[in-house]
Amino acid sequence: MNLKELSALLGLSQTTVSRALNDYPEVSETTRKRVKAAALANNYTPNPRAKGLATGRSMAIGHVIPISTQHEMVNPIFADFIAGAGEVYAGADHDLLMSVVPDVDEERTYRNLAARGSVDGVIVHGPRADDSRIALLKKLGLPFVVHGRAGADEDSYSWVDVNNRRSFQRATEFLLQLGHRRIALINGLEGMDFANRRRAGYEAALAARAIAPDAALMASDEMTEEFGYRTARDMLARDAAPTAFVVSSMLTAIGVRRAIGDAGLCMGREVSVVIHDDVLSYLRNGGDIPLFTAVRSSVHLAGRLCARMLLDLIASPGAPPARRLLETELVIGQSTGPVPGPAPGNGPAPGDRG
Amino acid sequence: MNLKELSALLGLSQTTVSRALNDYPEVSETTRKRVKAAALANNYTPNPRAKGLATGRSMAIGHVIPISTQHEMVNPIFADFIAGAGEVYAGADHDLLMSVVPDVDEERTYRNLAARGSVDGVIVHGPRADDSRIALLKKLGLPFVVHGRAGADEDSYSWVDVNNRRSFQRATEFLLQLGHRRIALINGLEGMDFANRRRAGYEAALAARAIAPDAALMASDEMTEEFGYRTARDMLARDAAPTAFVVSSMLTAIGVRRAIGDAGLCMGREVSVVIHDDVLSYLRNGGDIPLFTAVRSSVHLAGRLCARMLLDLIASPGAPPARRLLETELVIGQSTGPVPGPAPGNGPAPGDRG
DNA sequence: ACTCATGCTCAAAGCGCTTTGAGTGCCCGA
DNA sequence: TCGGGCACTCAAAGCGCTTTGAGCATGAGT
Repeated sequence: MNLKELSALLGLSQTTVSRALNDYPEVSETTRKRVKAAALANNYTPNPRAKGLATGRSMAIGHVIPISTQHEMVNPIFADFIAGAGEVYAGADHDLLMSVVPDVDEERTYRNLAARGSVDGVIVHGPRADDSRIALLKKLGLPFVVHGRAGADEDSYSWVDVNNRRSFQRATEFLLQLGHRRIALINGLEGMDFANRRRAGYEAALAARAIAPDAALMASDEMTEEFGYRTARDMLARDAAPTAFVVSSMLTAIGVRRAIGDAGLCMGREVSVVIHDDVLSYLRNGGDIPLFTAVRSSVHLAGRLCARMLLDLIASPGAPPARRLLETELVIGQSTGPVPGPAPGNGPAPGDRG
Repeated sequence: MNLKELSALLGLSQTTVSRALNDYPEVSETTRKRVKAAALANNYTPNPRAKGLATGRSMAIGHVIPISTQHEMVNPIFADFIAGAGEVYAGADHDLLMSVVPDVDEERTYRNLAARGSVDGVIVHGPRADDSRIALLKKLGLPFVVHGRAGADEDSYSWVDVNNRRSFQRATEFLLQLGHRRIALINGLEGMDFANRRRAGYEAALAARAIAPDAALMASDEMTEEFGYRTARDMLARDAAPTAFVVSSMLTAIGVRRAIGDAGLCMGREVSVVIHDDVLSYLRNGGDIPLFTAVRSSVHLAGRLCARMLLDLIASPGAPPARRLLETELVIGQSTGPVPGPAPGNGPAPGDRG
């Protein structure tokens, strides 16, 4: 069933039917009702390709997922983010076009999307501190929203980000208040903007107590369980082992927990852990008392917000860039406690419970 | 740059240019070379919408991701699968169209994709034992490949699946050979085809030793860490606690491991665990000796195979359904060992070391 | 009665491509 | 010299939609 058939059926011109369906004011209410009813009855929906060809708009949003040649890693938060964004698209009658490309082809992919008008806008995933995509997209004139931020010039584009700096500052402070002094940071991949900000927050909290950051207690890599395990294991084997960890992801923290167990220690007693929790659907930090003490912000929500923001941006092209900074929530779980006391038995200062 | 401009530039008609680019035999080799060079130089690529409108083909593959109203869960294997499939699409110049829809709208979504020709084919994710999508897609005449299988009639459609039955039979047998007799099964969500087959394999292995399956040692649910933890904790607290677990996912097994640790036991000594390992990029069962003993099959590979199969199917519409059954690989890790000796309690025959 | 908004409807052009059916020029053999 | 293949090339139609610019009643104003 196409427009021509439908209008023949109704005894109207294609113009009128099209206008009726698209809520143009020129068509009478009676006609509109009749047309819409007929469309529904014959379950007619306009062909998006033809529509796109005629309007120049695609009603689709692009998500470009680079496959790195070095890190053959699909970002674990990706699924939840996409689910959030996808919900919004579905509600707004937009398609989600995904391109999985080797990272070397990424620029070409964006150029193509823009040149061919395959999408009305794109979401930029996983920005690095100096991300070239932002300048490129600006140049191409393709509307975009960044999930995260990239270094400088934050006011010149639209983004949705977690307040990573404050969040990690707070997490670190919490551990400091519990009496911990040797606090390790197990961070995300070097070069990622979020990892930089998290480190800055961590260092700021230490600086506020005049504690110099110790390079031996800071690690950065792809946030896998394995990375958490190895890193924590090695750090715990040191002479001046850390008594607490701040960890950038739940998955990594699971590895940290394993290392703590392997070392014969108990998480929440001898060693404390605070994590960043993305509230992934398949990795709930749940229970009555969450397993991990966490600074928490839902990535599913971030997906929704990004999508909504992008659609708004597309709808009003002249509008200035929008931004949204999400604060995290600090939830106390089982993984933190006062720093273990000096000699054989632990003796935290009374009242020092964070 | 569009076709008209390009042909004007070359002093040729649109027809010739189009044919040159699409490798029609009627155009001379000299002309073809010249045209292709010009296209490259002016980085011209045909507008996929216009192309689709003219040919009736979309050069896109659909992935419909249902968001369940009950289980608000994004399948954790999804990201890796998509990455695998996406690579193949990119190499074959196809787009990946994703629809995230409430499961109640799923049928409508498929009908729409088919009616509008938005995609040339779809991948069916997470088939349940009696999945209605297969009949629907057959009726709609939309090419499709199922990732997994759905109950009966396996020869009537195309699929890529792991040999779940044999895989779990083997995993269970391995534990039996180690002397374990009380073996628990922590499975995926009830109703999913793969969960049924895994249970069947598990039961077959037990039956071969004349062991009756114990309902109290079998659990089914969404495969989260939390589910693994709770289930294992409760089972280990029982009088006749299991000495081994067969677990349907690595994430769930991490929860099992936690429960084992909390119970003051050691995985690989007092309690053995065998998992199904999907080889997810962000959840490597790695190390020199893998953490978990596992039956292993890469879901990334499955994504590639599904995509390739679907593209082939689309290319030759008359072809009979294709299928591909992937065998798993049994890798020995640190999580399994002989059943603990008699002494205070249980008594396996000596020499029963698998 | 005539003009002029007003409200509704329409035919046709155009979006960028493929594909049909029709040339056009060239060379070969008769 | 001429007809007929052959190897290329082309103009134009059509894919299903939106949108422009125009047309046709109707009713109000003079």
